[in-house]
Amino acid sequence: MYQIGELAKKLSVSTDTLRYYEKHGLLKPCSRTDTGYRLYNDNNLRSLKFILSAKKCGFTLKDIQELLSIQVDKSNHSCHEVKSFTEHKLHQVEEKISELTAIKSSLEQLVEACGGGDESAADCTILSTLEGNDGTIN
Amino acid sequence: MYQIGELAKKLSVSTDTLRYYEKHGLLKPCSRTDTGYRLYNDNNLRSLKFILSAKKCGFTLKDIQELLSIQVDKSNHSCHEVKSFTEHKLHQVEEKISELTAIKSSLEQLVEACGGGDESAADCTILSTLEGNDGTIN
DNA sequence: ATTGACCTTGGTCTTTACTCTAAGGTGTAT
DNA sequence: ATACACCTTAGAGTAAAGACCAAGGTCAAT
Repeated sequence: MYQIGELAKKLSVSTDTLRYYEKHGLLKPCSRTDTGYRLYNDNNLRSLKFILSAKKCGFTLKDIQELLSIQVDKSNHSCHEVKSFTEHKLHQVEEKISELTAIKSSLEQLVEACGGGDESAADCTILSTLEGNDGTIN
Repeated sequence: MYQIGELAKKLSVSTDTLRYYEKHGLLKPCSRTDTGYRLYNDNNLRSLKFILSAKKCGFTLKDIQELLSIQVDKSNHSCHEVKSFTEHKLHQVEEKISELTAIKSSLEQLVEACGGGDESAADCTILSTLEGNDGTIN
């Protein structure tokens, strides 16, 4: 059994974070002391590891709530369901990447076209492109 | 001279957005009518275009504030300054992309390893990976 | 004179995932 | 007994970029 501070240290999160997870239905301590201190067991530890790995994989806390509700009642959910969920997430991530990639290439164009010398910015191609005096972007 | 609604329609933003930009020092209408209506001129129109192109390029509004302060006083800033600023932004975007790419490959691993059949999720490899019963990720 | 479209301000709400603060109780060591 | 680290709660604050709402003023046309 761990107190909140021990569990927090074990997996390098803050106690605030653990209380936040509890409040949002992600991780409920298995019991409390007479004086109200939260107590966590090894199941709680495993759940927290689950939450942290899922976060690393790009799931939001809301996603993780859903995953946990499937996980605690695995037999009433299909493998297919979990896979679809994951694929959906993958698509979201891919979309964000392609948005950012478009942004990246705009920025690269700006950087490449710019001499970047010590002269005044009056003729800076980056500024003039953004001003729209030039059709390069848009 | 445009009223706020006309300018908004011209560049497809909301009037709320224009008031927001004003409040945050990005776009000040050149004047007001006697009755307090905001009035914008063609310079304002150009500024707004600048803001919107910069946004498209991935600059935040805070970045854009800085770019605008350079732009209105070009002669006292160097081209080099603008280019560095842009390069810095580019690096940030690249970093985000690589984070997301790492996440993407984690998700791909999960998806690939999972059969995704209609059977119960009890043996779903996605769940067991997240539970850490398996060293694939982490 | 009244509709309807436009404008004003000031304010709250949204999303995500915490972080921090205040005011106080608990546990242990000296 | 008192210092110190730990814990509790409720509630507010943060970033980003607006969206939305209420109560009311304005303007043009009918």
